[in-house]
Amino acid sequence: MSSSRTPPTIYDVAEKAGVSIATVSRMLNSPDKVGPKTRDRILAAIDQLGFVPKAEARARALSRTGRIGVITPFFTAPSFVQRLRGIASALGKASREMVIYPVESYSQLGSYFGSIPLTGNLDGLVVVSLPVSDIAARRLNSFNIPTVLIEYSHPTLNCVEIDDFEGGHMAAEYLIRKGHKRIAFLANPDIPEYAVATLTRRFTGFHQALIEAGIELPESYVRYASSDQEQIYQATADLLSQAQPPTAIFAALDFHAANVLKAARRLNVCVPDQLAIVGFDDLDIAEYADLTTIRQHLDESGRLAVEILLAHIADPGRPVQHVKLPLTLVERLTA
Amino acid sequence: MSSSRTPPTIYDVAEKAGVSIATVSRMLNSPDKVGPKTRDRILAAIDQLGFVPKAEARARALSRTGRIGVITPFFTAPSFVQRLRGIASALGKASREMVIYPVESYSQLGSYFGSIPLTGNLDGLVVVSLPVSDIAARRLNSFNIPTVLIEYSHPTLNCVEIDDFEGGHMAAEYLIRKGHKRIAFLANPDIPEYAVATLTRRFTGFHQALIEAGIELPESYVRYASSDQEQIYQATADLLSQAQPPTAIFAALDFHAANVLKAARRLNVCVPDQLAIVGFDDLDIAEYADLTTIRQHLDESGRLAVEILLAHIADPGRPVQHVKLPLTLVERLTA
DNA sequence: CACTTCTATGGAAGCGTTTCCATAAATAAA
DNA sequence: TTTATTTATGGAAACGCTTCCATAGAAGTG
Repeated sequence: MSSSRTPPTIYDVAEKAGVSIATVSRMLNSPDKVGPKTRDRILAAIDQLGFVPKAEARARALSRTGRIGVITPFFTAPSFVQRLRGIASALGKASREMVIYPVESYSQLGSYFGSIPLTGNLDGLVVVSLPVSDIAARRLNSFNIPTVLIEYSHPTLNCVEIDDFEGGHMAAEYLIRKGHKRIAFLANPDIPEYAVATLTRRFTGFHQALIEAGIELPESYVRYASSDQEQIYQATADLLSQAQPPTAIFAALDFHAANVLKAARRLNVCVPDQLAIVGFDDLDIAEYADLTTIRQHLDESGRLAVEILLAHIADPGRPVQHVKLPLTLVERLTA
Repeated sequence: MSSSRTPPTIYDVAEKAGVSIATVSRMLNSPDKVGPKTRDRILAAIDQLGFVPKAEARARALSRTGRIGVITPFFTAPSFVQRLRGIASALGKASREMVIYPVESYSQLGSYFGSIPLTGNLDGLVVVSLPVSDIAARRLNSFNIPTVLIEYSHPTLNCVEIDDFEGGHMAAEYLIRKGHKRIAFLANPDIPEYAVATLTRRFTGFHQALIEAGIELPESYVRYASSDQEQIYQATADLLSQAQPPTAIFAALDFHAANVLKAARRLNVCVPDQLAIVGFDDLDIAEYADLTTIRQHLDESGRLAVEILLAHIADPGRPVQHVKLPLTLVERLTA
């Protein structure tokens, strides 16, 4: 029966083994520097006591924590989760702990950047899909906190970027190649202030492709609807009830695309014959709905970010790295 | 321009303010015990230096960390995410950090229980939807790690349980009340070894309700299909191609329910007229698919777990608590 | 005004490790 | 054998903070 006392310390082990704490510590960190007999005795003591070195104490003495902070929007959206998954997996392999700092508001984000990096005693920081101000970046740099940004770019910090422009471009190109000339755009208007201008870039890329192909984009073809079934239905209905309705819709978010599809069904519009739909992100809902979409390698982005981060922790001198992750078009049934 | 030196310590502040470190510390932890003039001077010094107390050092001296560990299956499934969300939110409000330990395999789970509680120096632990062995429970208890289990029960640990039996029962009752007499059951067979026997309980409750209503459950009405669109389609098709096909299907997982719905469409079976479908969990996909389902208060479960945990951290003497969270039936379009 | 009670402060001991330095013992080289 | 190396070990400082204890001075009491 293990005692219900406080956990044993290195002193207990040392005493039990009849050596000094220094030797125990050495045994723990570089076993080959300890005599075999002593080693065995210490090992035995450790086992008997069920000793486990305390991370905090270790961290203080070592001045590194084995802990990586992850600042992320409140993770309800699957796309964040996917990224986190990638991060978690990579971190686990490197046997680092992951501390999550969910962000719910812009001011909270600010205060995080103010305090976390120092107070949290983290070895490094991953920031997911969140804008980083110059001030924050300067703080991070001046306190030497290795940092990697995902889906946002800052010149003085490492970044894993998504080529949203290219993604929008791809979507449009694909639709154009399929013969569409009347292509609409749908996205979320209420980008929370603290998030990233991703959608705008997707739109720009999309628009650019149309221009290159000499295709008009009437203002009435650009719609915004919040993440709400009914609103998206309304937007779709509006779009389709025009005199010259679009034959394709590029929804800059899978959630929207899925609901456009649903709306189309409700309106008895046949997909993809009468209406093609392309989404963005390749969430699980996209698979469920058989959505043609632009796939982001979400978990890959997380994994990559961690890799870069660890490299920079190991070698702080390393120059800032900016990586752009490629996108793929996943062809399913809606376009 | 902030210096790029190492972060200032309490000593720097003390020196700059011309006081002892004790006073600075006191000022930080109980400002009212420090004279107003001194306070101002210290405050000024802190501001100038941009001093932030280091968490590790603090933790060691305080022997608490402000950090809560969360052991959870690798969070890809939305239901886990929802729970985490609840946990994160509650933790944030209590200004505790959340350290995530994703579990990918059974052996990993074991080793976590072996090491995390001690090495991680956590104030407490939340275990999400994972079985805890007696050995692990004993460890946790003997090392005095306050712990709360979600969706699993152990006599010596705090638990937030889900009444899966009741959920299955509700689903069946609802269907029976709607006049169905031929009701099938569909679930996932490949419960990963490290997860919880949730589905079995859902089935038992379901079955019990049928028995109470004097309704037969032919063996051919009980199907298992892995989380794969095609398999679920196959299972559904099999189910419906029987001589006496069921008029309703209770899928113990929303994912399955959603895909049954999809299969029904493909098979030209009208839902809910020819086939009623009830799911379980109320994931976002359930809303998208307009699924009638049994709702778990997933984020509530997380929030509650944290509450219990914090209470037990504050007062370790408190007796073990077992809470059962209620379920609700959400009536949508599929049944 | 002498004496007690607070209050603000500093000194110093811990918290549990790591690690540098010194020393004693063991081994190798001469 | 004597001296030079190497190896195993212990002592002790350091990491940055909290907190107990002691003290000096301020405030309050009769």
